[in-house]
Amino acid sequence: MQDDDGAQLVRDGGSLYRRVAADLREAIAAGSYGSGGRLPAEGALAQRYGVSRGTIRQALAVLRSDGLVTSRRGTRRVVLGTARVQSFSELLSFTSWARSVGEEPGGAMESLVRRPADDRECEQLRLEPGAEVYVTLRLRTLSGRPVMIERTVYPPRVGELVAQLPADAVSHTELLLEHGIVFSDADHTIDLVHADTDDSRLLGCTAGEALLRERRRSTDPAGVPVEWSEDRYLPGTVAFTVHNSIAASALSRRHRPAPDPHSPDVTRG
Amino acid sequence: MQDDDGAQLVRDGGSLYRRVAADLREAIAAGSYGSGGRLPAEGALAQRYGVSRGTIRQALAVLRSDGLVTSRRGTRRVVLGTARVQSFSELLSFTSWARSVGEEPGGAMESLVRRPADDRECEQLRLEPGAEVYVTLRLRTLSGRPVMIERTVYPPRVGELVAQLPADAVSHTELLLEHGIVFSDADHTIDLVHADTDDSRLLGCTAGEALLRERRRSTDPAGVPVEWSEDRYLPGTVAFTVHNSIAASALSRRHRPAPDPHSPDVTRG
DNA sequence: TAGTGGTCTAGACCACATT
DNA sequence: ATGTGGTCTAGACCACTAA
Repeated sequence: MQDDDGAQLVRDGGSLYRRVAADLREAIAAGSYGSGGRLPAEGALAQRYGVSRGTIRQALAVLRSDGLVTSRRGTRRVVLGTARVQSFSELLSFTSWARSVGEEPGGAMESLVRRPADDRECEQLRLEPGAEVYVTLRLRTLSGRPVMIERTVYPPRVGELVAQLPADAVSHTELLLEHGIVFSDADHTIDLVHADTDDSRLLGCTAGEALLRERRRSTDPAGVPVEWSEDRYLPGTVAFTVHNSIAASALSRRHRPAPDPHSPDVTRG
Repeated sequence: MQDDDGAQLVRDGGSLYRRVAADLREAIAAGSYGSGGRLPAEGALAQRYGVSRGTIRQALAVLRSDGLVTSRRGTRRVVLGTARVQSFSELLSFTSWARSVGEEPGGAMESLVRRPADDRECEQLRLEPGAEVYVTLRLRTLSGRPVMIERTVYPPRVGELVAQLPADAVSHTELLLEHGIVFSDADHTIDLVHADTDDSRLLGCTAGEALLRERRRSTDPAGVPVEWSEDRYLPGTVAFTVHNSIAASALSRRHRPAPDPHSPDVTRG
């Protein structure tokens, strides 16, 4: 909430534009501009916050990419939604997401094996042929309820660390972060798959039942792959949401080349 | 592909940074920097293209949001992927997407009714209570194969135009665009649903079979809702992909509040 | 220590929407 | 005609990475 002549951005955040963005986000959430209302002009905001127009534009770019406001030449920005909470870690980490929705996350390691990587895994994790990988199978729970099965393939550097974690560790992501493994980019593919025997046994569903699948390949800030994972959710426990605008989109449909059982199931580049 | 001292950006696109981005994208796709390789420094690129560093940074922001390159302080940018094609329209329009993957899109209008909007629809389309809406049910096909059922609710202004389209019109989005209806922002929710009798009849699947569902609310550049749609895909015909980075994300998980049959099925804000 | 990307400024001109 | 956001420039300083 900013003042009339406000210049106090007492907020915590690091850079100036982030603090401005956080302040504007709060004001929008508080309904200061109404849903469908208009934001002040960039110049006015610059004056109010005592920063340059460039910094204001940087802050507004954040809100735009979050789907909070529109932007087009000639008119003031329009407020699209009143709130929206989403962070990178919430999508990447089951634990982080569970906590953000007020549920108690759990994770039980069902198996962890070390074995040579197959061709697919070498390609995805950018490993030399013959390299070894660590493969985990975990049951994830929300407040004790089984919700998701997680199969993850780690490259050696990361897998060695994972192998040392306790079997009931809740958040691998957070523990790996403490060891200097940073997740910074990820590609996700969402589709539908049918439960196999492991799935049905652990999730308590019938074999062949449809599950929502999310596959993901994550890299560190240097672009080096750190995990390749396949998560299978019980129906009704989760939905994925995305916002895109004509200005900047991140999501796309991926085609499954129809009745052609020859090629392997490759929906990830 | 840029030259050693290149300054020729003969490309079509409008703004300078877009042409630079397109040029860099091509160079990356051509493998000029290798996968996992490093881009030249911003300053070097600025000199090469004869533009300011700010413009280069604008171009690189495009590539970063497409998941093509990383970026972190202290090091040159790293190439993440070699290619990635995705546009806003591909996600929004079944027709546009189908064409981009080389399939022949089709659409058959099964029904179109005009009726008063319910509370949910008024809220989603930001209409006054008692306003009327146009509701369509369409079967979408790829090269003749049934693939998806599309249920769309339009506000009056848009619905009146839709009602005048031929029943076998392939792309409503494109035809509406010719009438000045522009889709510029959309919120998507992806989850799993079971086929009802309409679904099974039109898609040729068994009732109760699991389908991949995408719900979407789209607005025009002024933030005014122009459609609220629910699409149901046959399993195996489509997968949704998304890229996100610690810098900017657009996707999130949405929680389904578990065994509580009281509250209506609201997974969209 | 040198090089890199991240942030911020101040100013300019243009394309577009609205009046 | 006015005001708005979009684009572009030139320069500055800082935080971080890597040698």
